[in-house]
Amino acid sequence: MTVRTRFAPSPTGYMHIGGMRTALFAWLWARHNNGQFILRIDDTDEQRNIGEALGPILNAFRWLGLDWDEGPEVGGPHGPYFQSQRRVFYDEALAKLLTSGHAYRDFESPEDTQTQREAAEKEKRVYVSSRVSLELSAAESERQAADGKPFVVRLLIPRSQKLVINDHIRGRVEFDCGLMPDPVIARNDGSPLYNFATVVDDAALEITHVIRAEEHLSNTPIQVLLHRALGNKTPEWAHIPYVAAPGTKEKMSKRKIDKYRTNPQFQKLFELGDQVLSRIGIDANSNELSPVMVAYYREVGFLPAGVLNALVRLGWSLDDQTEILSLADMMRKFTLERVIRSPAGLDPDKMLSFQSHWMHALSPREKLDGCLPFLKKARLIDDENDHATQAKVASIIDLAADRLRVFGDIFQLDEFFVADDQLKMDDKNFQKRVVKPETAIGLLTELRGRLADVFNFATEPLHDLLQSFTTEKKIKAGDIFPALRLCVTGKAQGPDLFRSLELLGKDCVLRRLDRAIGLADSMRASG
RNA sequence: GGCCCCAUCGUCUAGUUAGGUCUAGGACAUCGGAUUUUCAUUCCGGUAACAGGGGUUCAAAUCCCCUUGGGGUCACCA
Repeated sequence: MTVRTRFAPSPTGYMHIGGMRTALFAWLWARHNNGQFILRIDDTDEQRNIGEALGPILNAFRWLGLDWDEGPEVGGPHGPYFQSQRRVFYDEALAKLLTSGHAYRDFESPEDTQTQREAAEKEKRVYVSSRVSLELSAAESERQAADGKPFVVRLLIPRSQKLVINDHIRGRVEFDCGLMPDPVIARNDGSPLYNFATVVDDAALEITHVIRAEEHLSNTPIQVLLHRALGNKTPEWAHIPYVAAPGTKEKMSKRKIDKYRTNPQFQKLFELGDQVLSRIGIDANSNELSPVMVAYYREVGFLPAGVLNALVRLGWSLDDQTEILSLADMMRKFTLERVIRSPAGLDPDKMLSFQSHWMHALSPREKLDGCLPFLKKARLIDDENDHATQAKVASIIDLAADRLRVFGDIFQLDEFFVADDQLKMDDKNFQKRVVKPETAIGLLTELRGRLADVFNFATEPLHDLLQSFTTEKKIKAGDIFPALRLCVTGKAQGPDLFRSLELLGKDCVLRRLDRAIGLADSMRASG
C-alpha cells in the first residue's frame, strides 16, 4: 500500500506557522514511506480571490522545500484539487446517502433548530436532533422538496453506537453516538459542508493517513460514520497537538497577535522582526506580517533549514540527544509513533538557536547570496550584481561572523553602507567615552593625524599603530579604542576594530573622525 | 456546561508501550568561570522537574482510580 497523506488548507491569504508544522509532519510521513503528499484546497466556503489567498500558502511550501505530488499547479490523476470544483462528486455521494437512508432531508427551520438547542442547554440536557422530518414518508419528503420547501441534508447518526477510533497518536478514543446531533452535510443549495466534502475527497484521493491538528479529533467520529455509510475504506488517523503560543498552552492564533506583543517570551522575535522589517519597508506594527505566519520568518531572513528544524522538534523527537536535523534527516527518521501527545509552545529562543546553527553552516557564497537581496531592499546597495559591491559585502559578512544569525542581521552593520552624514550615533556612549573624558578629543585629534599618515591602511599595521600609540601616551586600550569605534561606526560595540577600520577605508575613517571630533567639540562647548 | 484530549526542569523534550540500571538524561534560556583588549563566538561548570492524593507491587516518573490544573470542541466555518 502506498502511503498517501494530504494537507488541506482553506485559502486564507497566509500560512500559519502551526499549520505548517502539521503539514510538515504529513509531508514527512509520506516521504518517509516513499509515498505521496497531496495538497488539496478546501475552498467550499470561500468566495474571495483564490489566487491571492492561495499564493502565500504555496509560497510557504516552496520556500521550505516541501513539494507536493498532486495539487494546485502540478495537477494529478485525482483532480481537480479545489473543492469548489468537485461539486459533481459531492452531489453523487449525497444522492447515494439519501437513497441508502444514511442521510435525510431536514425541513426544520434553522430558527427551530436553534431554539431546541438553547432549550436543551437551559435544561442541561444533551442536545440531539429532533428528526421530525424523518417522520415524513419518502414520497412526502420528495414532494416538499420538489415544491421548493427549503431543507438541509443531515447524516443520520446511529445513536445506539459507540464509535472507537484508533489514532496513531492518541491511541484508542471512544465516542458515544447517542450524544451527537445529526450533522448537516449539505446546505439547501446542495453545497457540501466540511465534514462531508472532506470524507468524499479523502476517499477519492485515496488518502491512507489523515494527519491533522487535534482540534479535528471531535470531527472524526462523524467522518468515520460518513466513510462507512459511503462504503469507503476508512483512512488511518493521526491527530497532532496544536502549536501553542510561547509560554502558554493556548493554540497560537493570528487574532491574538497584539497580546503576543506584550508576551515576554515572544519579545525577542518581535524585536528582531521590527528591526529588520522597518529597514525593508514593511510596517512591523501593521500585523500584516507576524510571527504567526511563515512568511514572517522568510522576510526577517531565517533559513528554511532553521525554521524546519525548530518546527520538527515541536512535538516530535528522535531520541534523548538529537536536536539538529536537516530535512533529509527528518525524512529518514520521522515516525508518527514518536509524536508527542501534548501541545508544545513555540520557543523563539530555541528557534533562533536552530537558525544560528544552520546559518553558521552556510558557505560564504550562500551567506552573500542571502544578504544581498536584503541590502538591496533596504537600499543600502544599488546593484547586487556588481562585483565590487559583492566583494565588499562578502568582506563585511566575514567580519560579522557569528553575529549574523538571520540575513536581516546584516543591518546591524549598516555603518559600512551608509553615507557619513547618515551615520547614527549612540549618543549616550558618545557622551561617556568621547565628550566627557578630559583628554579624549585631544587624543583622537592626534590619532587622526597618525592615521592620515598610514600608507598601508590594513588590519595589521593599524593594530600596531594603535598599540604603540597607547604605549607612547601611557594610556589603556579602553581609553581610546571605544572612543575611536564610536567616532567611525557610531556604535559602542561591534566586530574587530582594526578590520572594521580597514574595511571602512582610510578616507572614510578620516572623514568620520573629523566629523565626530567636531561634534564632540561643540557638545563640550555647549556643556 | 456536555463530550474529548493533555500533565517530567522557565521552555522543547528523553524515559511511560514490555515497572527495577532514573539519587530522572539532553537541548534552549539563565547564572558563574576561562578564552576574546569591546560585542558576538567557543570551551568548562552550576541552578533547575516527575501537579496532588490514594491504591497495586518487594519495587512506580512508568500501571489503576480520584482530585486539581490546562486545553480542544460543541455552526447551514474549515
